Amino acid sequence: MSVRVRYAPSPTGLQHIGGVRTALFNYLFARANGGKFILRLEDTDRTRSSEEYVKNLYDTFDWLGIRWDEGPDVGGPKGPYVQSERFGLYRQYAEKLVAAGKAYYCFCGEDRLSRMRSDAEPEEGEGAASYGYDRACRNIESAEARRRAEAGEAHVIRLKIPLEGTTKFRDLLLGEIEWKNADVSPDPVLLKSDGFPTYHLANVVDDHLMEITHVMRAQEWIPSAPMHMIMYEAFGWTPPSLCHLPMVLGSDGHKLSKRHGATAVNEFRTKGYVKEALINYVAMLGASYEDGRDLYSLEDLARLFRIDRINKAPAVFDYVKLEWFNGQYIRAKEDGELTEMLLPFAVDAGLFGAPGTRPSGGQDSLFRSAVPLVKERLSYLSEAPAKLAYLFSEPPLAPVEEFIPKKLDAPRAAELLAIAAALLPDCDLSDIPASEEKFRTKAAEAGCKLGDLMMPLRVAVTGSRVSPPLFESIRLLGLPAVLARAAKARAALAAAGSAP
RNA sequence: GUCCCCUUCGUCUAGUGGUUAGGACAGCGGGUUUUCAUCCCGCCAACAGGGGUUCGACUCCCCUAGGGGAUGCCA
Repeated sequence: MSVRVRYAPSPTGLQHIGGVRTALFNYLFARANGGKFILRLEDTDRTRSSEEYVKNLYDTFDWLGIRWDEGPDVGGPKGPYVQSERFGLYRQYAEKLVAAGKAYYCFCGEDRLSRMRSDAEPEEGEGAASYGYDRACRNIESAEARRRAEAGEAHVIRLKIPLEGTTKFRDLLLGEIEWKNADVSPDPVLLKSDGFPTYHLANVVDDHLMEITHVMRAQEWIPSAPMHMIMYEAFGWTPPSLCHLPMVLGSDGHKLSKRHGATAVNEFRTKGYVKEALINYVAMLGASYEDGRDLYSLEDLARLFRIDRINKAPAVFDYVKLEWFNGQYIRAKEDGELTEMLLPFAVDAGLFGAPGTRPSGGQDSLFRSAVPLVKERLSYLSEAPAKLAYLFSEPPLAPVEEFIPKKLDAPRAAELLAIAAALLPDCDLSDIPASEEKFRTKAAEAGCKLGDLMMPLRVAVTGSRVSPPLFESIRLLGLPAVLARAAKARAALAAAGSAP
C-alpha cells in the first residue's frame, strides 16, 4: 500500500512555524517513500475560520515551494478536500455510530456544561476533582432521545467511551502507548449542535475516506489518539499508523504561539529570510539527517528523511541559529538571483526615491553592481537597502569624531583625507590590489597605517565608519561625486579644527 | 488536581553496552583583512539525580525530580 499523508490545518490563524514543521515532515515523509502528500482544510469551526487565512496558507506554502499532490486547489480523486464542502457526510457517519449504539444524543446546554466545568476547578486545599463531561445524557433511552431530537431539541452527538478497559496503539516514534479508558476524554462531542463535526469526527472520517496511511501530527494530539482509535474500532475501520511529532517550543519553553514574536511565516518573509534557510532550519528542529552536514536542500531532505531519525523531545526554536542559516543561503546565492531577491526590499525601503519607487535604468545597473558588495554582510535581505543607501543618495555628514582614526586628531584627519582624495585620480579603481598598493605606499610616506588613511575617506564617502569595501564603492559612485563629498568633509573638519 | 509524553553542552543535535561523549549555532580568544562582515584556527561547555542489570553503562530496567502537553459544541 503506497503512502498517503496529509497536512490538515484549520484556517483559523496565520501559518506559523509549528504548522510549517508538521507540513514539512509530512511532505518529506511522502517524498522519501514515494507517496502522496495531501492538503485538507479543516474549516469546521465556522466562527473562527476565514478566507483570509486560507489565502495565507496558500501564499505561505507557495513561497516555501512545498506543493501537495492533492488538495482543494489542485483537486484529486478523494475530494472535496475542504471539510465544509463535505458537510453532509459527517452527520451521516455520526448517525451510523448512534444506530450502532456507539454514540448518543446529548441535550446538555452550554450553560450547564460550563457550570459543571467551573465546579470541577480544584478548590483551595481540596483533593482530586473530576474533569470533563459527566455523561448525563448517555443513559437516556435511545427511542426517547431520537424523539426529542426529531422534535427539534438542540443536541450534539457524543461518542461513547468505554467505561472500563484500556485502549492502546503503537506510535511509530514513541512506541506502545496504552490508556485506561477511564482517562480518555469522557464522551467527546462528535457532531456539534450546528451540524458541523468536531475535529475528532471529521479527522477520522476523512482520513479513512481519503485512505490516509500515516498520520503525523504534533504530540499535543496524543491525548486524543485513544479516542480516535475507539472511533476507528466503532466504525470497524483499520486505523492509519500514528506518529506524534515533538513539539516546537518558544525560548520560554512553552508551545509556540503569537507571544513569541515573528512566528508567522509571513513575518519571516518580510523580514528577509530566504525560504531555503527556513526549510533547512525547521527540518532540523527535532530531527537529524546525515552526520556532519548542516546544509540540506529540500530535495536532500526529501531523500534522507526517516522517522527513526526524529527526536522524541521537544525542540526550542532558536532565531539566532536560523539567522546563521539565512546568512549561509544568502551568501550561496548567485549574484543575479540575489539581486532579484533584494530588489523588492530596496523598492519598499525607498532606495530609489519615495518608498515604492522602481529603479531608473541607471539605478538598476548601479544596484546590480552593488549587490556583491553587501552579499557577505547580510543576515537578512531587508538589511541591504540601508547598507547601500550611500550609493543612491548623499549620506548626511557624519559627526566630526567619526572621521578621526584612533589616537589622531581633527587636523590630522583632515590632512589624511586630503592626501587620500588627491591620490584617487591616480588610481585605477578597477584594479583593487594596485589601488590598495598605492594607498599603502602613501600611508607609509605619511607615517600612518593604511587603515588610518582610508578611514576619513570612508566616512566622507559612505557617511559611516562601517561600510562595504571602499574602492569598489568609489568606483561605483564616480570620482566627481566622491571628491565633492571629500571636500565637504574637509570643510567640516577644518571648521572643527579651528574651533577650540 | 488527574492523565500522558519527554530528559546529552545555553540552544539544535550525533551516539543505539566498551568513544579523550562528536558536530553546528551562540559565547570567548586568536589569525587573514582598507572599516564591518566573510573566511580560518583555538578555547569554554553536556549524558538531571538515585537505585539496579552487567565484567562494563549516555546507551537496558525501576524510582525521584524537572520540563512540556492534554483535560472545549478549538483544532
